[in-house]
Amino acid sequence: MMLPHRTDRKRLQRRQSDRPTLHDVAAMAEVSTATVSRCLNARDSVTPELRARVESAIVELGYTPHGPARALASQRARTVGVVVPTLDNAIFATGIQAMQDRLSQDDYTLLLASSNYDPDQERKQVRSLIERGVDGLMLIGEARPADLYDLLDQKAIPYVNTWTYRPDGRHPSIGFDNRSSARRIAAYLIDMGHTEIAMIAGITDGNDRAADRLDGVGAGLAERGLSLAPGRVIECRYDIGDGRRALRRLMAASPRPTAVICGNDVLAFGALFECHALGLSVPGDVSVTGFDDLELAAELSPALTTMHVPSESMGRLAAEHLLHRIDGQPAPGAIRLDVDLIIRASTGPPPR
Amino acid sequence: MMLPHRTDRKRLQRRQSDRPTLHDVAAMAEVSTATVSRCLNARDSVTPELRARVESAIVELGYTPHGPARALASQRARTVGVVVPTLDNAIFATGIQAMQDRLSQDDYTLLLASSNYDPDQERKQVRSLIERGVDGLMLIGEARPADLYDLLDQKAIPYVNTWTYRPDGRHPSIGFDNRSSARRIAAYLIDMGHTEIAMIAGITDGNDRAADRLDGVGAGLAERGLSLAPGRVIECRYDIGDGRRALRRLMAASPRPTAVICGNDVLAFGALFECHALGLSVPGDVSVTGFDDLELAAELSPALTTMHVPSESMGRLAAEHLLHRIDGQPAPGAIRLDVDLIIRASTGPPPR
DNA sequence: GGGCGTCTTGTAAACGTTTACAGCGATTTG
DNA sequence: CAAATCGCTGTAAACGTTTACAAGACGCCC
Repeated sequence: MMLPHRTDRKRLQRRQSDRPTLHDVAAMAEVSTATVSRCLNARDSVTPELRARVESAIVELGYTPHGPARALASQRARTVGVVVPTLDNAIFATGIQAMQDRLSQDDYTLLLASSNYDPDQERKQVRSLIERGVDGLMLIGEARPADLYDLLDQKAIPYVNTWTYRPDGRHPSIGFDNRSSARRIAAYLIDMGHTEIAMIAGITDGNDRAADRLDGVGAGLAERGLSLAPGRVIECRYDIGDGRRALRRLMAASPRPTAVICGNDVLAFGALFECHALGLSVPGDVSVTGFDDLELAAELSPALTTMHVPSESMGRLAAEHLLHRIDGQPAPGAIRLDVDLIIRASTGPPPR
Repeated sequence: MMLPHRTDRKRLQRRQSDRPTLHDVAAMAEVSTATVSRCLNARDSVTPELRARVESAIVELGYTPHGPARALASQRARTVGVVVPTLDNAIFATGIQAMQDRLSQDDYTLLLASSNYDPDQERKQVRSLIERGVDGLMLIGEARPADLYDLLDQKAIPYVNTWTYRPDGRHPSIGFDNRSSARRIAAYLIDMGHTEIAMIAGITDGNDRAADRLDGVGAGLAERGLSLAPGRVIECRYDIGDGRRALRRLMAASPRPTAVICGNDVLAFGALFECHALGLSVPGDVSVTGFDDLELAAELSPALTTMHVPSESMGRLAAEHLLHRIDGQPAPGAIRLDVDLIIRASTGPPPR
């Protein structure tokens, strides 16, 4: 019925082990490659009878579509990339999982890379993901070198910043307001009577979330006529040991703070452990707060007062945002999600 | 000097926003596409003078290679995939980071997906990664449906199992012996005088690591004439709440166990917290052990006695294994790495 | 000085898909 | 009943690279 194509003849000469291709499927089902392709992509534009033939050929040959070839021909990889600062922190895991779940509904795949909180690595990872042909990109936070944004714009790749909310910025964002959340924590402590307040912040350089949280605490204090003295702020990386060391330094000062606001839960865990080691009672001698609401926060004793962040919604909404943009729709405005202050046992009135 | 190709003419008609291609670079540098390609891939086979022309054209145009096209033409994506059971557990993060670091030295990219401990999802993720054209695959553990291995074999994709050591298996593995490690923990507790030993294990169904650890504890006890009574084993998922519930159930029995071996650190954390909630002293009333040695294990009080696993080496070696295999070298034998029993404060002699 | 490697470059054919376009019955419409 | 429309299918040209092969330049040896 159909004469062999030139390519069919060639195919016969190829090594046995080679993956079957669309041509092989088409040959076996006795249809054209276009029809097979349509079965794969737009199922309902093919007669049921042909479709059945094609599908059984696919099964029989164990055919798997070749992604790069599809991506090349269709100029779309059905893939979105995510670059997170770290994989260590379980907090990103929830959001990524939610995003992956949402994407897979539309047959998209999630590609994940991590930057170690290093702008150079982030640029490298983004560049690499773009080269792999991702159709969209989710990033964490907003602060990054302008040239990275330029790259994204030049390649016209839809992207969205998460874990931050910037209604004014030039970049789409889906997240929460780190600054006002932090202010809320400060206000809560002040309302409980604290006046000697310190903060253990993440490194603010190149990290707008850490910077916003620090700034928010400062603003919260200022509103009530207090201020964050320089010696009362320690910036450090995000691990438990750093939190411990920071707390020890803060407690060496006099007068001692009666409340320590931590930039995230991991730092707060460190602070809590160090209080224990120093024989300080929490919240009797000092109140401690976190940020993120990791699973562990509720389990420690005392359980940690912290800010619950909507990581699942962020992941899901980021996925939908990108899917829409890839579909050609314009970027909607920034989306602001709510956070909840979860009051547990690590905070209380200051000692008298 | 060179007449415009047909494709060059066409290129002129294209939209401005389109990414520059190899043709554009070649045209600007006044060389052939082959030369540009060689500059990208085999730098030293091109005259320095031409290379300079090409490189400046690349910079000027902001050219980025198109990964899918490269992958299609070269039949190699310079990408390896990893499917982890979960992103929640920081323990995989270290290994993945190490792997990514090693891969990037060879200009390979790591693609990460997670399966939620679900064989179906794992199959889906593996299939998806294969479709994306990964050159190799790292998997966690060995237990998975035969058809998944068949798929891998059929597509001739190099893969390596990690977090497990199977010298006898038909699959390459890089990891440690879960069974003998667990036996070591049991032996340690028995040597300290414990006879009433219980275990909180992970779900063993479809998880050879959890099964090996459970089996190893059983073997360790049997060697000393003890045994793990059915009521003394609880299988549960891997989160803190599960660990807490399991410990409570174990402690409701009589006689109460004097030592509880946990299948991993997260379960041990739960056990520790629940002991605290129940007013049980650790290790006074009951000893608790973990497995993995997460950062937190050393920080809790009491600090957790646990098995330190070589996650960084596993990641790095898995990367090298795959790189070699992709390079055409045959699969070497299984690699066995050492684990260390880290004795901390959560274990001691049984109460009298 | 002619023959012969060696080294560099260009030409053009893959790589495995998607998709615009054309063709062709079958169905609807006037 | 002819014309127009519609739905399905096949043909073949992309998509942006890599790479086998050929061609040319150059140096070397005898």
